[in-house]
Amino acid sequence: MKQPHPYHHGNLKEALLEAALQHIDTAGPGGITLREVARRAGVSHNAPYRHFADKDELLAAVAAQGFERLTAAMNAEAAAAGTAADRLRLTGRGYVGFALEYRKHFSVMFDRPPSVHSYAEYSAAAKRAFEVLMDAIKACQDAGELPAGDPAPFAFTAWSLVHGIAKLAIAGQLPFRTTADVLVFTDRATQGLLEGILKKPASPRGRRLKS
Amino acid sequence: MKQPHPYHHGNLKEALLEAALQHIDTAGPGGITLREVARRAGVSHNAPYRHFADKDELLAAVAAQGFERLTAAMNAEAAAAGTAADRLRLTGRGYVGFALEYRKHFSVMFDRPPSVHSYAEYSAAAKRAFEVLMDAIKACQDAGELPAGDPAPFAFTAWSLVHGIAKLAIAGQLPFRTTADVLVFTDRATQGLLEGILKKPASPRGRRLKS
DNA sequence: CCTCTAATGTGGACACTGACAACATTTTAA
DNA sequence: TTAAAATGTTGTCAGTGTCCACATTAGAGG
Repeated sequence: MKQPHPYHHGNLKEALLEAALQHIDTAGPGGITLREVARRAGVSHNAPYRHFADKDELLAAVAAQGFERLTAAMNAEAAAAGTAADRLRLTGRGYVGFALEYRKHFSVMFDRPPSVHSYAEYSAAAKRAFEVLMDAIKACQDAGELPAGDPAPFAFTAWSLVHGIAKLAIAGQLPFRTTADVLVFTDRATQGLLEGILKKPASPRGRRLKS
Repeated sequence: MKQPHPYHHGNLKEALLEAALQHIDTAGPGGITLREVARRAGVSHNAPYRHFADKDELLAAVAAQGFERLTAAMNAEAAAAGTAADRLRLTGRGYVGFALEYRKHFSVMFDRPPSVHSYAEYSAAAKRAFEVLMDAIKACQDAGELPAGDPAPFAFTAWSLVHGIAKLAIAGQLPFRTTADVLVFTDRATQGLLEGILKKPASPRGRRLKS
């Protein structure tokens, strides 16, 4: 028989994260509250402080989880890709799709002061997500769909484009009603960008390696 | 002689907005508080409720002011433009420059639930800012730098790109240390996008030179 | 010039929050 | 076995958004 309230929870940290994750997409980033999370985990309002220094650290952990899921979402979407260019396009599509499906979570991932980067978990998870994009870019380079050289500038440009689409769509600034419409727009935009930075015969202004 | 405390302030609404605007870029969007704003305006904690239904409405007004300033910033930057393409590039540069200089204010403008659009002031100001971009796009079309047709898709794509750059840079996700570096990156990215969209309709038939 | 009402500002209250301190219980390692 | 470290709890505090009742003033209609 198990008592309803063992004094020590077992692994409260995970339970708190879980509670926060379940709460986040209904309560919103501002609506998430340490005390509510504690309540949902069935502990006192101060228990979380044994596992997270403060609210910021909890939110950083939530954000890190978001990056893990984003990574998975992009990989899943890109799995069906044929060409390298297709893979890049689908990766972007996965990005925007995730952002629109989990808007609040997405917001917690990005709408924080840059100090979040001091949380190792956060930085690591964010980096892993970025690597998905980088790999897609590199594949395009290998396939000759993009000029050789440092892939980072391409990656950051592509990231900026899809991130902007996601953010503006979430903010209701784009004239699309459904997620499907946004995704169609995303496809066209990334397509346009790709053709723009497509390898050119002899452009004097080509992108070059910079130290 | 003027008494220090006339019971009626005169135009408290503007004073409150002013106080909020002065506060916003040091306190941050989350740090802005109705009570603090009231304090700064020298009135009781409840006075703001005679002029704003709730905190959301105050923030919507602050955001609207932000769009006015953004509009001015883009126009100022683009004033020095030579060609139409240059004008578009400078408009984007003005956008990112504004976002980086007034990060917190920028955040209030965009990191709100879509319900902000129900505040007429907000929507109107946001639309005016968007028109600056639309006009630059149209000028490019008139100059043959962009294909004719509905300018909106081009505008939303360009907006997404610069918005993404601004957001990611503010979040500390881009590997640039100074604002100047971000602006250089912005120039290159918009350049790439423009060239991409340019070639879209037809490379063999793209006849836009006409003496 | 006088009211009388609407506009505007005030003080008090309530429920809620993040955070701290002091205390209680349990685990674990010496 | 026992002392120390981990983990949870209750109590408390200042600060917040918002509601309510009340005070003061301005301005319109007589």
